[in-house]
Amino acid sequence: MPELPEVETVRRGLQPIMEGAHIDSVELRRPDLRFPFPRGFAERLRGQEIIALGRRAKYLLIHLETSDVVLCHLGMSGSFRIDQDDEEQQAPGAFHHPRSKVEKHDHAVFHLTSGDGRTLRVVYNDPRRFGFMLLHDEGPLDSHPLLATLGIEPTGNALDGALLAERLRGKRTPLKAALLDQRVIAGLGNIYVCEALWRARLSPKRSADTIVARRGTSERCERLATSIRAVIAEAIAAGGSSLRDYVKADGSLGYFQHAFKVYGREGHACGHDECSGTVRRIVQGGRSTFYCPSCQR
DNA sequence: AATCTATCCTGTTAGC
DNA sequence: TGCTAACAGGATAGAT
Repeated sequence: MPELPEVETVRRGLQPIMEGAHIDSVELRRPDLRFPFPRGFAERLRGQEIIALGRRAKYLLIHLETSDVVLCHLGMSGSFRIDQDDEEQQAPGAFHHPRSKVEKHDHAVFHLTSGDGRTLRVVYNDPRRFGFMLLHDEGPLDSHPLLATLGIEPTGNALDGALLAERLRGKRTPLKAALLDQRVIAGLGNIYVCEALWRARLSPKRSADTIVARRGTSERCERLATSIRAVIAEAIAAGGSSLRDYVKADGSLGYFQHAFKVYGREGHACGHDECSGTVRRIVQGGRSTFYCPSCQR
């Protein structure tokens, strides 16, 4: 369930302690997540400094001093938590041993020494194990198979009506499915697609190319591009949405879930002015779609 | 080439 | 009370 806003929130939470930190060791508590950990993964990371923490679509990118990059995907239920040694354990002369607070579904532990000399652990927990970690160690990062085909980021101003029109032209798949396709726009998932379509008052069932005009952009494309950018920006500002498994790196919760207008709100009134419709749930491609049949056309 | 479907996984909840 | 079934769903491989 972590979509772009949640991954960005995780990135921002981990950045202050991970950037500039030294990797003392990596502990893998099982051989695989969704995919096996790469051969020699832990050994390759040990001793390296973390240069930067980045993000592309729903991928968290850990840039290391050797130009290696760890590609990390949280799947549906992945989360990171920071285990820090407390004051007492840090006191000079105090007997010190790393806390071994292992919780269920903790699969990988990064033992770090941060820039200011404190030791800490960044723990990856993932009950459903849909997440994965891979290592990019050769060639340009953009050429990695998982990143090469990704579409445009919905953050910033690059995503406009014209670009959206270009991307959707000729696509006869339902608009909902087209927006979930990471090759079109990178980082949207079920929640934010539903919310963006509601804001744009566009039906998820409509064939994607029907919002494209002959010349390209259209009023509908403009509305949709604006809606996508807005919902993503607002969700990031709220620290993402905490539903089911997702928690921020510091253990606190995002609060954008309270701003949902349609997602998970079947039977509730549509929140649009002058619309008396009711939110409905339908299934598209085996996934739930929430929308208002009255005003989303 | 585009589009659809099955698959992976486990915790939670709804239904009988 | 205890069991089973449905559901959450991102990305890929394979089928159509």
